[in-house]
Amino acid sequence: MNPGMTPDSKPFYVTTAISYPNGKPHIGHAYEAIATDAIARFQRLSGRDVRFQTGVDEHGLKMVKTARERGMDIREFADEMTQYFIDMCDALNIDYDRFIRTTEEANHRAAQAIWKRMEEKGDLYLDRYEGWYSVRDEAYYDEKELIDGEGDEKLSPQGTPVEWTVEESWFFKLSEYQDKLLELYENHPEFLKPDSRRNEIARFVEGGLRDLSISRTSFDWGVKVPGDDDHVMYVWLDALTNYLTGLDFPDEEGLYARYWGEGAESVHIIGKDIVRFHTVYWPAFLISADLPLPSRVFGHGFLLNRGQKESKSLGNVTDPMALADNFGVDSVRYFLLREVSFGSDGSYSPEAIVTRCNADLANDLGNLAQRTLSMIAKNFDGTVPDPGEPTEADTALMALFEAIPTQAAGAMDEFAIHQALEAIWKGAAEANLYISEQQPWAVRKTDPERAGAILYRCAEAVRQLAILARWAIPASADSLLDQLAQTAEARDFAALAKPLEPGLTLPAPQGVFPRLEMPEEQGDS
RNA sequence: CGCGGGGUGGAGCAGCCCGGUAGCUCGUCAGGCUCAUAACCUGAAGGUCGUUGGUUCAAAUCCAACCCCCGCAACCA
Repeated sequence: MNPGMTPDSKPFYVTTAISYPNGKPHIGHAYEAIATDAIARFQRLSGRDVRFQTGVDEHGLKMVKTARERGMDIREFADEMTQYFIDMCDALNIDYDRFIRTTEEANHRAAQAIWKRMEEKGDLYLDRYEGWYSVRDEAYYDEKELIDGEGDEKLSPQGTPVEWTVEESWFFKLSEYQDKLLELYENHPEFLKPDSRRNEIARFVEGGLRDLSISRTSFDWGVKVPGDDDHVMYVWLDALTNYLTGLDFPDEEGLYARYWGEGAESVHIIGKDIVRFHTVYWPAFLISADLPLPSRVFGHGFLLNRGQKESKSLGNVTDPMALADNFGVDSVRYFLLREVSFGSDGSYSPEAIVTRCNADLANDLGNLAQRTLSMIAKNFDGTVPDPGEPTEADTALMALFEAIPTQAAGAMDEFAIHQALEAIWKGAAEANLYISEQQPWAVRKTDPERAGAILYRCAEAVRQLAILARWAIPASADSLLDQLAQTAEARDFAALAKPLEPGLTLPAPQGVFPRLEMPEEQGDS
């Protein structure tokens, strides 16, 4: 918990889910990366010891199959696809500390270490798995889930062919963890948010858990089961392990102790579709292995393209890189963070991006900076004027700004990213109102000193807003701070308390947030 | 009777848990200002809060039934 801006002493470890790179990154990957990056940056700005990890999950049959379809070597394919994800992070200004690949030797070692600990606990056993298996879906289905195909044929719910398959498999005694998991949800409601997801999961677990098949023999693209080379681990087992691998587990000193040990706070930001894996399987694995659990898991919603789910068949898949090219990285970041209520599904469209960014970035914040800085440039030789004695209006404005950090931190504590931005942008609106009422352009003619004081307050407001928004729109905020001649050290939340220095010489002002225009009609971008 | 989410002025949402003047953003209309990125500020119009019934002095908010939309249903952010 971090109410107010006092740096929280707890180290903060935050992760995205690792993406499955059997296709290029889509808007959902970008969304999660941006949101998690924003959370990480916010904590860093508030002075916390932060580690942020993202990456890719390269194992699993689907990767093998996609590579085969393309006639590529699986490793080559994985390398190529993974690079797209790294490129996306770079393009979107995702400031991770570690980009992990589950194919890394380190991840194999970590997964095997966890496996052994679960085995020593007596939670693993060898048995046979049989059922209706769809090779295409890489999944077993329940008899009652199947649908009828042509003639006697049975099809999976996705319409793919299934066949009765018997496979030797290792099992994890998930069924024995039902009570412990329910206790976890009950005693630590913060473990899984939003509440609606926790209710869903709790109900699922109450319905009873079956032991989980955690190895496969049908292919070998994965982590070998210790002592049983014919088996590779179920993809989710080594995938979830990535969170520890990135902390050098099984080495329990160093990073692991710092970010996963006692006194650390660890947070997984994931999509709502994989909440089950992170809040049922993952804690069960960890309890079995006698390892600490993550502090919190947050399941965010999906992005809908004009209210519709994106899919290849609908042909409405959005390339996040194209969006960034069209509108700018910070515009896309801001839009996604502000427009979507974090935790719920959200909708986006080019119109919505243009509207939102023009209103908030160009009109509110950008224009505030522009009118302030250009008046200082024209009337005060580009030198920060003296603040003078604050009037009542000045004090009111300052008081409002002093409240923002606490509000933003409170919202971010609950991952209410959109609310944090809303609180910050109230400041921009308030500053615009202040400048309108104070009319420095008129006051200047009779009382230049007071005009300077007014502009000082405005410039200070811009400085604070830029610092407060830096986690959401890093490049643009830095550009604003450049224009205020702020050093690199004076850009975190601690610097909010150190007001702008009168007499400082400012560079010539330039627009930071150009107004966006709708892209050309034709072609879906 | 599978599970969950949702139906609030033209659009998108908040409010619902802890009943008591229906709020925000965009859009529309009128006005102000002119420092600024056709921006900023002020005001106005516009909603029987999905339907029906119930509880209550009082319901968007609680209860019941129903209608409609959207996801999920053990491996797709």
